[in-house]
Amino acid sequence: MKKDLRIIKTQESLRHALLTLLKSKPLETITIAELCRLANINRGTFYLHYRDVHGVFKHYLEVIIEDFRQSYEEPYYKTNFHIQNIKADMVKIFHHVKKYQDFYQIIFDERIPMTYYYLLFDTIRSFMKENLDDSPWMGEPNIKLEYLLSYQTNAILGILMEWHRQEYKTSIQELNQQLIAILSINNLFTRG
Amino acid sequence: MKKDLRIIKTQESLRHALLTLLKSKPLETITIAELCRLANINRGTFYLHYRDVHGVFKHYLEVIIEDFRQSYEEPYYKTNFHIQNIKADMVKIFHHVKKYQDFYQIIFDERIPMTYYYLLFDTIRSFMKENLDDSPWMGEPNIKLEYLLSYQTNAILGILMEWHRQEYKTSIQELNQQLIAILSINNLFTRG
DNA sequence: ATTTTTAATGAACAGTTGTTCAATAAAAAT
DNA sequence: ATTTTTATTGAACAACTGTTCATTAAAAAT
Repeated sequence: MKKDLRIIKTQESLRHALLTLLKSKPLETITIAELCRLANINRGTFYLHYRDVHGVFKHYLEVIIEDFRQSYEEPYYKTNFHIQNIKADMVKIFHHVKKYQDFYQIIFDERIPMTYYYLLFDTIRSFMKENLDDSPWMGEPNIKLEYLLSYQTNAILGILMEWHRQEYKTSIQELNQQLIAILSINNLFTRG
Repeated sequence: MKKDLRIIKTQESLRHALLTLLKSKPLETITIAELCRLANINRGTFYLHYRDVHGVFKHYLEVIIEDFRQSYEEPYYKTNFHIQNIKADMVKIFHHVKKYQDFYQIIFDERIPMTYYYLLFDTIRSFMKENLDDSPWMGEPNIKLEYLLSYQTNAILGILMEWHRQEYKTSIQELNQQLIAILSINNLFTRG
């Protein structure tokens, strides 16, 4: 019932080769042919496992997302103040991105397809969804959760995008302060 | 000092051919070769004007963005209530996307590179930046505008993404109501 | 109207892509 | 240990890519 050893070997070779190539050239310039040459895998075999180079990369991303999920689920002391819980959650996100900075640099690259962005989006969005249950405005009748979730999720991704553009120079502490400041400013949003 | 007529003719042929092909197949599957065949342009000539098929598409997008800019700049009666001004601005964005729905369906496709997303992002972000001057929290000392702008811009793009995922079935009025509701909910954000 | 400049063409090249198929080799099942 | 199943290989194919270069044709400048 286990997976054929050859399959594992082939896929690992390809993934390893991709990592090696990524050290010297951008993802978008890596061809299937050169990947196979380096991995000592027949090019025909490649297509038995992946459709394109992105398929190989995506596998890595799935591992990273899994790690993300685990570190996010880790319990912490939840206060009754929603903003403090938010804060604790966001710190986790920032730490995760920092941890895999090399990958996120690729994901946010303008030549890369939206797939990866959406993968990250959906992950964070599912986190948000869980948190929503403990939130104070769950009673709101005339609000579609879908829009609220996508709004808030993508807002956070906006912070990450800006972080990326500033080449990850902003510290996590600083990032956190900014987020808090933004949230309290939006508090004034409707009054101004 | 004017541009050579041949250049204009060639580029127009290619753009027109792209539009035709887009009616029957997704952007990502259109090859340079077939585009040139349809446009009656030598493939070598193509490379004198564009690097890839996306280059041709991007030209269209630039025209669309220009139209966006113009419709956004149109004056309207600004109230003293920031949220009402926001509302009027957002309606413009929604209308624009609806107007060019066929294009935005492509731009938000997961196979498409992030470039287009960023182009839209930067456009909306520049609108936001203008508006920021009249906003009540400009005095805030310890906040970096860059992060605030990216946060708010991408939040709006989150709404657009959700709209896209729901196949643009939500009406603009409904969309607007949702946005207002979200903004007032975020008002509670820090208190909960 | 003629000359000059510049764009478009066609042909050719090595390399990549995606697919098929018979032959081989390696793992799994007995 | 032998058989059965399944993955990998290598070769071949047509089509696409990105580039070069001499030739042709069409605009622009005079």
